Amino acid sequence: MQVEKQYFSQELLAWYRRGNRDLPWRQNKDPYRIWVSEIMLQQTRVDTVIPYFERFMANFPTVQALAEAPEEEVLKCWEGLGYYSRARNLQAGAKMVMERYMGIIPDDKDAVSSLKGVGPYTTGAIMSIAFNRPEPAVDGNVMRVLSRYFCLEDDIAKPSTRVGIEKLAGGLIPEGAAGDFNQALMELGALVCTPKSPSCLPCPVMEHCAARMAGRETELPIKTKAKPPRHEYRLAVIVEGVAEHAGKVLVRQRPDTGLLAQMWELPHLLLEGDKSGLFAESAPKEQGELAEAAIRMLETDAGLLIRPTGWFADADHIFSHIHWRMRVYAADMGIVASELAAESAALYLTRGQTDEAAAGVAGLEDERQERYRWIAREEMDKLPFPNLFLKLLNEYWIRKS
DNA sequence: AAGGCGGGGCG
DNA sequence: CGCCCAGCCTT
Repeated sequence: MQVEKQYFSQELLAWYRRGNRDLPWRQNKDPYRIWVSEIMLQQTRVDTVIPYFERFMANFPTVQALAEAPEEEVLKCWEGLGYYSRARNLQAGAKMVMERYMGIIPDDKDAVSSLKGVGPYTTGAIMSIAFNRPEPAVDGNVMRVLSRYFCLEDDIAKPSTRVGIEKLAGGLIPEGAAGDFNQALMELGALVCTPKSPSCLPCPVMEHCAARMAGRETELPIKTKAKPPRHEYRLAVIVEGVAEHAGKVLVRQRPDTGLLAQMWELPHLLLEGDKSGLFAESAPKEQGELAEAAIRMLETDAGLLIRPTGWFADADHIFSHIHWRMRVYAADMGIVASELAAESAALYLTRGQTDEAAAGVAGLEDERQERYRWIAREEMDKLPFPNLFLKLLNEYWIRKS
């Protein structure tokens, strides 16, 4: 086993040093750049990260710049990248580095590990890549590569397996080459020892790969399947403004915690029970009920009386744990011209057009921490939206023009 | 140990 | 379509 380990470490390191990808965060060893890149790379592919990394570093080139930036700007820079708590944690970490270490990321494992959003993998990555400390950095790539090379049959979905592989990986780090070796391990996983069909022939360590020798390289690693996401049926509305809000659309900000925290979105509501029938085909009666539900939501939450004008789109969006099926209605503020009672029209005039309603929900209980705002197309550039709503809004404005 | 937490790309 | 991706946090 010692022979196989030494062979693995030497050959893999040599392979990496013969040539590796020219990635933006490999330009230098600035710990801040390494830190930002590693947070972005959590559960996210290299090709996806590259443009985000460039833009982020241009906007927030130093720990201090990030620490002092408005949170909404940081989120906006993260828009579309997903797992938005990473952005908030990163900024919280930057503030901590400013306060405790005068803006200098310390060459100290425990200090790095204590930063928000920095777990075992990222700690090892920062310590090894930025400071060349011999700490393992075990991610999905490393678990896959080592599971195959050593023919390990432990379920890599179990936390205990990662701990074991960390011990193994730590023992493989060549003297004085922690940063290069850890990156080599991940580079091999990304380019050669890929999940589906590994390219064993060009692999620098194929000769002693246990899984390969057993013909089991496609069976490993073993990983229990994730549970399928649960379905949620949601009804959203695109409300067009009138008068001073003409040409604008109503949006709202999500609560400070939980799914898509603090991101902006179209107003929508969760439909209780199984509404799959309603989404399947047109059912006039139920469609009317849905429209009423939308009206009630915005009257209660935003003090606005809207008039749904028709179907806009159906959209599916799959998160890791929830599958949203969304029906989107268009709506306007055409109450006055509608057949609704005069007192409703009066309510619309007194509440629907006040500044309070435009700015938010002042005067109403704000238990959901939801804030409403009318925005023009250009104003989308300032507010962070998750991709699913970004697509719907862009589609709306394309059709409008 | 299990579940919450995005979004995209690939076979 | 399913599966995976340079994971972490809370419970």
